[in-house]
Amino acid sequence: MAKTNKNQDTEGQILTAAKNVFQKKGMDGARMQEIADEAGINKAMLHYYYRSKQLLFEAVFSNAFSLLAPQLNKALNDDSSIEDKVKNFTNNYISFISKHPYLPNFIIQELNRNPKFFEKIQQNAAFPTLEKFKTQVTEEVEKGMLKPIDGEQLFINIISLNIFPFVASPLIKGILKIDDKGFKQLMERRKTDVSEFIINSIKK
Amino acid sequence: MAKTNKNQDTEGQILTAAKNVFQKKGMDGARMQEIADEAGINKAMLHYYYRSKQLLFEAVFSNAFSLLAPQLNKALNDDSSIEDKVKNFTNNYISFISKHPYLPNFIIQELNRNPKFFEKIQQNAAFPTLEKFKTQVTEEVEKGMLKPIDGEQLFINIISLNIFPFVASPLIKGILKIDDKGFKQLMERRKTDVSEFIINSIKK
DNA sequence: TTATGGTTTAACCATTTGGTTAACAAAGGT
DNA sequence: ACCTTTGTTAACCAAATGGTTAAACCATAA
Repeated sequence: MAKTNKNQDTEGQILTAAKNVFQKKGMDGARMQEIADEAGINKAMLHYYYRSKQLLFEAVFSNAFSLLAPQLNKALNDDSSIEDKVKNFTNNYISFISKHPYLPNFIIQELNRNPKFFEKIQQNAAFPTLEKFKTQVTEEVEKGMLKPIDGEQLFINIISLNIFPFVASPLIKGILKIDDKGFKQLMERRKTDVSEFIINSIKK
Repeated sequence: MAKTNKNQDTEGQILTAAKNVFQKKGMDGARMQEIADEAGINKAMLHYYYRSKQLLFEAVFSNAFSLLAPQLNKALNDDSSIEDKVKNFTNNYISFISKHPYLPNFIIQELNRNPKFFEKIQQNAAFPTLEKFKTQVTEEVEKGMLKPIDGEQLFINIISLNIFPFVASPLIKGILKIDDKGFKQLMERRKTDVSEFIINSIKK
């Protein structure tokens, strides 16, 4: 829509501020005033552009999911072998998340809070689909390239190994007695360790 | 309801109600009135027994963590081999969580919200320690029982594979297009699949 | 029976919070 | 210039919310 903006892009500033606050504090913990402060504007502007907290939140959530979904989709549906998919996804995903540390926890938390969100984002064009990956796993198992494994279980294993450490980072830092720096190093090592771990398990 | 009993564990009723509400809605989303309603008592009683929302929440959180920590600790520090530890933990943990589905997400979410909680629960007697597990992994690697692997990474892998599917269950249900029943069946299969997957990867 | 002390309740309070309003400022078009 | 549309602000509002209070309740000891 062609709004004649005095200020360059207030709508975008709001979205950025809302992203920061919502991802850090969640829907319930976030305050409209804090978002306005972070954006450096009046609170009424939030309602002018997004009508309600709920709608602003949905815009942020939708944006976040649109950032994450293609990562998954690309990794699942390109033309490489399962082995290469594992390697590429592990490497790329850990790099990606290091740049967006709040993202996975935000998505997971809010999906738990309100599973109805799923229906909304399932219409998202880039919503990840598992069909190709599953048939590919079956094929490679039949060809003898992989040990017998169910595609769904393998998929769960891959995302668990890659995503969970970021979601549970406070717990892991506590048990391993490491700080932010140590955690980063650990995740860096996982870029290779995790794919080795998976490949070791499934390759014949 | 029989009001004739004087303090027949009102405190416990409150704690149970608070657990239900906090685990479902989180600290920020929970309402004191809802906890009171769920406990079937007056809102003022919450403050009479626990002084504030914060303190009531901490009681619930501490309780939850005390339920989860021994599971981890027992699995890490008994005298069985790494292979048996993987098998036992995977089997036991998935059974345990099926009975407490909100637990892992609750712990993880609130630890992310306020990392300072960690200091409080670290004093917990049963707080999981990794020392024995790490030296045991090193030993078994040296003896040639296991392929070379870092104990910390193996630990992260084990808990990721076991915990993440429960934390991300809405996401997994969505992508795999399954309902609650299908999810339960999937997790049931994981009791053996996950330990096989891990053992496959690390056993020489 | 009555005094006592912990327990329970209804009513109340101060503050926070999402949301609205009305007036004002800045462009854009004619 | 003038009017219309869009953008922005300060002040305001009603509802919700965590927390408090003062009185009532009730089992038990004296």
